Amino acid sequence: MRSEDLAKLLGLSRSTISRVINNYPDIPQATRDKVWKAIEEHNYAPNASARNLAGVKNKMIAIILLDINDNEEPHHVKTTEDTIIHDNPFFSPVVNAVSDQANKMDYYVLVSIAYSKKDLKKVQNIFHQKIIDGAIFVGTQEAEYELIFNLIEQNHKIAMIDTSEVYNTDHDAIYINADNYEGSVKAVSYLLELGHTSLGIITGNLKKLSAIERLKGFEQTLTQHGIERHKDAIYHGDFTENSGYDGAKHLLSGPNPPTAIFVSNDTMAIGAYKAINELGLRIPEDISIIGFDNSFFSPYLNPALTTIEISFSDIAKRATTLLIESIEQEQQRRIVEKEDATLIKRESCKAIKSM
Amino acid sequence: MRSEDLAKLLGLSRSTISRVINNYPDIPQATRDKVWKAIEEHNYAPNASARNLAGVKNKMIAIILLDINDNEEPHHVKTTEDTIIHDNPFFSPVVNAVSDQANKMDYYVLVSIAYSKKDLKKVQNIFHQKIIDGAIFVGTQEAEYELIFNLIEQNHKIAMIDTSEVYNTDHDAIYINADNYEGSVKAVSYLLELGHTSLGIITGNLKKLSAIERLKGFEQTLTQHGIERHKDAIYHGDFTENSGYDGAKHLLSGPNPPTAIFVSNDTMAIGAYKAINELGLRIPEDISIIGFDNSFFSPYLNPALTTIEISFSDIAKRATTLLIESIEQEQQRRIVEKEDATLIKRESCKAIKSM
DNA sequence: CTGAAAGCGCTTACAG
DNA sequence: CTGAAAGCGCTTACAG
Repeated sequence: MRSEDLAKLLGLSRSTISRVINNYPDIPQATRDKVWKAIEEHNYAPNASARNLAGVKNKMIAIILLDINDNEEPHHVKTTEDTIIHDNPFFSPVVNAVSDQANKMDYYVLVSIAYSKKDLKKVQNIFHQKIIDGAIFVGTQEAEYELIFNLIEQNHKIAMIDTSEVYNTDHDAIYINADNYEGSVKAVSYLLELGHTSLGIITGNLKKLSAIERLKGFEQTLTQHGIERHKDAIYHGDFTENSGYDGAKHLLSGPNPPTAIFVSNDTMAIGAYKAINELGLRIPEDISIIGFDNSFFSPYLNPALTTIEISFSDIAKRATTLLIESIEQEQQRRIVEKEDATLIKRESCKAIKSM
Repeated sequence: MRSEDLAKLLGLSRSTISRVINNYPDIPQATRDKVWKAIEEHNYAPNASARNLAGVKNKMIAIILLDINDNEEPHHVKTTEDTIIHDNPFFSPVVNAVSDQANKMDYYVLVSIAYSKKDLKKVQNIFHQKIIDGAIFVGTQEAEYELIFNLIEQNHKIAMIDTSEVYNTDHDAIYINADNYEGSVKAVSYLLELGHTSLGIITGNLKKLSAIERLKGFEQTLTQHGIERHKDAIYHGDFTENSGYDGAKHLLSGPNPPTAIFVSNDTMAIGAYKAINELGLRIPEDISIIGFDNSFFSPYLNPALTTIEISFSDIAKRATTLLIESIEQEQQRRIVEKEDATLIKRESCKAIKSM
């Protein structure tokens, strides 16, 4: 059914049908009602391509998940190709939240996952073909910046999630990230509140901004509280389970074993749990552990892991809102925001007698 | 940049540009090369809406996740609105696999999550507006069948995942599900191989086909092996953690406690673990536990849960392939398939001395 | 208030 | 082999 058909049926012109659909003023209520009724009855919906070609916005955004393998070790555990994204703890909440928010703002969502540089061309095409009005990039790495900056120059609207180190670019865009520093401060403060004064940290891969900021939060909080640290209270991990295992073994076998360890992500906490088990120690009786990320598995660890939650939902929601605003205002906004990180108390931390 | 611009640049007509893009025969290689070179250089890509309006297929499918609350208790744990889909163990693998497979077949993927009946209208619109060529529905319930059947009658191409009880409809469609019966047979057979002869089962909600088939597999396998069962070896659960807890308590406090329990999903296994802990029993030394689903948390339980894996990836991939084939052949296929369920051996089952 | 007509950017018979 | 032209189904100035 085309608008022409509907028009004939009602003895009107396509113009009028179009006007009521697009909510033009100066149409008598009676006509309006008649048209809407016929639309409902005949399940008419204007052809999206025709509308689009005639100048109406598509109202479609893309969420583009970048998971392109260069030589870097991945942040999250990966096994077969199938599970790459599945194992990525933010895939589900991000896609879900973007979809949800876009839906509320009356936009459609295209999902595109790029595994290879070849896929990047397809991503580019989505823009050039005018399929979408804008996109949210997730997990961008340096190799992809050029593409993105080109897109911005071509006046496409862009938001980025979980993308670091580009704040100082001269390309306006929306950058939404978690507040890693603040989350780290919360973790350490909590440990201090519980009475711990001997703290260790297993860091993430210090090439990543998130790892750096988490370490910075740890160090500065201790300094602020006048707590001295042993040099060997810092173990340089890399966000993997294995390095968590090694880190815990190392920290707990030293001369001054800490009473609490801040593990820079939950994946490493799994390794730390194993190591601690093997050492015959108990969590939290002998050693308190706090993680970071509130990964999906953290409530199921034994004991349930106390950790810092980063709400990827909130981040995704915020990025979506700002992106769509940029689209509607036809002006790319420049926004750099960090979203709150929250302490999630579970069972892996214990108060210590203050002596 | 429009095809007209490119044509002028090259001293050709739009027709020729179009012909090389659409791979028409009878074009000299020289022309072809020249055009492609210019396309690359100028980042030209044909406007998708214009193409579509001119009759070329969109090459876009939708994945429609139905999570509409009627009065039914949900299969999976749900908390706040944000986490509804996030907690759904198949969201991520399904979206990922559909996207991946569609990408390989050169299709785009629209994601749509419907929480309410109101959202269903939007779903309908995606079809009527001709935005997509077909769709995969996930988790359809009875209330949505009418909509789907209407769509099929209107000649839209449809596949369904995780949708039961509609096999005997007269509407052709693609139905892809897990083989619950076979998975159950594998679970029980494994337990028998380990030497267990006294088995208990905690069933799922027996209104659901999956629960029924899992129970049927349990019963028939035992019968085939000539193993008698006590009536009280069957506990009627409902797929929730609590019912797993109650079930384990019930089965293990009876007069003839089993040496192994087949728990009809992993969520209930969490409850069973708790109960067993409280009873002072150890897994697997005192009691073997096998789950179903291979939910994301099952490797992290302590001990890691042996379970039956349903590959939502495979299911999604298969559905995507068949859907796109239906689209390209312009004929809705009728296909009913069950995908393999696989035993995942971990640490919650132990061999028993044969006396 | 409303219709006739141009135009959006392609594709594809139709000619040549 | 290739161009001119019709047509896809809308929207929106332009008239009236």
